Amino acid sequence: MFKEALEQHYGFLFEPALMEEILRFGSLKKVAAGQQLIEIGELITHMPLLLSGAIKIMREDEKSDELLLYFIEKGDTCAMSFSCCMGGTKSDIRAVAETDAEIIMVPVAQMESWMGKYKTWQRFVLDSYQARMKELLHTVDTLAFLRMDDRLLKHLQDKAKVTGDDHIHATHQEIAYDLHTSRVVISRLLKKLENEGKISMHRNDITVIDL
Amino acid sequence: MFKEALEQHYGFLFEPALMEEILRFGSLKKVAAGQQLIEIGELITHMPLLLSGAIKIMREDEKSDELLLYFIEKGDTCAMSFSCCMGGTKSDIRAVAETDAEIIMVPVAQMESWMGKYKTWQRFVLDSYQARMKELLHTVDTLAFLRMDDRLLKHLQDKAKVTGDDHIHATHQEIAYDLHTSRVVISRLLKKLENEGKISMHRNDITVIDL
DNA sequence: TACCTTTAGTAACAGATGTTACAAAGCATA
DNA sequence: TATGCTTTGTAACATCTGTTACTAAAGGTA
Repeated sequence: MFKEALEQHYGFLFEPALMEEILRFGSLKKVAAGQQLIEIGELITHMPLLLSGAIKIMREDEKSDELLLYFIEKGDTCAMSFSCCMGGTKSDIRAVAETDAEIIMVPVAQMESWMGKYKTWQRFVLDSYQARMKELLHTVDTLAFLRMDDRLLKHLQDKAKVTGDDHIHATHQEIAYDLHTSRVVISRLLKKLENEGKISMHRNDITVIDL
Repeated sequence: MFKEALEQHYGFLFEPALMEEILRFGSLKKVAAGQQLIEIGELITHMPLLLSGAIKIMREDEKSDELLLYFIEKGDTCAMSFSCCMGGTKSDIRAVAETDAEIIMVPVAQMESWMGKYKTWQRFVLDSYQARMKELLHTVDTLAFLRMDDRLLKHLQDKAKVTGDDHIHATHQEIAYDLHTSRVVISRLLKKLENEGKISMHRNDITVIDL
């Protein structure tokens, strides 16, 4: 049972009666790193409550060009999925497990009534929206105000943070996809960062020194 | 009194008892184009309900570089202000009247109780968050996937739409501030758009042809 | 009209980023 | 070891965007 994990991460947030309901209706899902959780255009039927690990949220345009929006970590949820559920609309984003992760999946049917019944749930949903909004603003700042070298360094730091490991296991091509640029540009800038002493590099492995 | 205007724009949304409360506690504010409504870092005490006109929402970095995030039109509210109110946090954005506008200002004190009392208010707040989230995603798309010429054309079309006038009264410098670039770049690209037959230009006036 | 201020046009150049092409290194496996 | 695939390094070049400097046009006002 996932009762302990739930208690640990959400016990201080939700009132006992709500914890009961989550235990009753929710189901635990374990996913491996790299596994896709939500695809763009998909109908959302469950709201995820993250217990452990990290999820990366991606955006895509018509030409299938990708962009990493932000990471979600334990104790977070994807507020966008909430509004999708409620409105019966499709997902605007793709969610992919960045690390192995444990997630409680709460079916949409319950959530509407919880909004009226439990003040703590209402608070949680509103706080989640607020948090996601801040993340998106941060993403906008990054795109509008930073150049690629700073975006890259920030990305590496973020990745090191959510994985809890200063060794980043990724190819230059994969990083290029996240930042929506080309592999050559990433290789060039990584080499620059290495020369500046901010990272060290080996095949499939970048170590962030300047954290 | 602003009862009629309120009825017209929000009557179909809110239940009668809630409309009563809004009338009782809200106040009507008329602002002129260009007037600033909210400054970054300011404590939010009221939530705006837009009756007429348009508001532009701006973001700024440490170096005071600006960027237009999106416009808010009648029937909308600024969901971010809601979460700021509730959390007692400061504003992340600047709000400036794009046109003359009429706004109902609802003091924060009331809103928390409304969340529990009125399903329609709850719905409205959640929908607003959802709408603002979509706008922000759109902003991200624009920054990540479009080049400056397309961003400029889109900006002109947006401006024409919210003002309801295909004549845009703005200097190249003002447009440059909104898009976070330089005046010379805007002049260059506007000239290109004019040559392509998508706009026509006169001093302080750009007419959008390709809408 | 003459003068001044604001706004716009343009050239010339610098720097950042994207593209193409190819070489070299690392790693796995026959 | 020999072979082949993946990953990385690098050059050379194109394009987009930003910067500086100057000129020209438009409009207001004495």
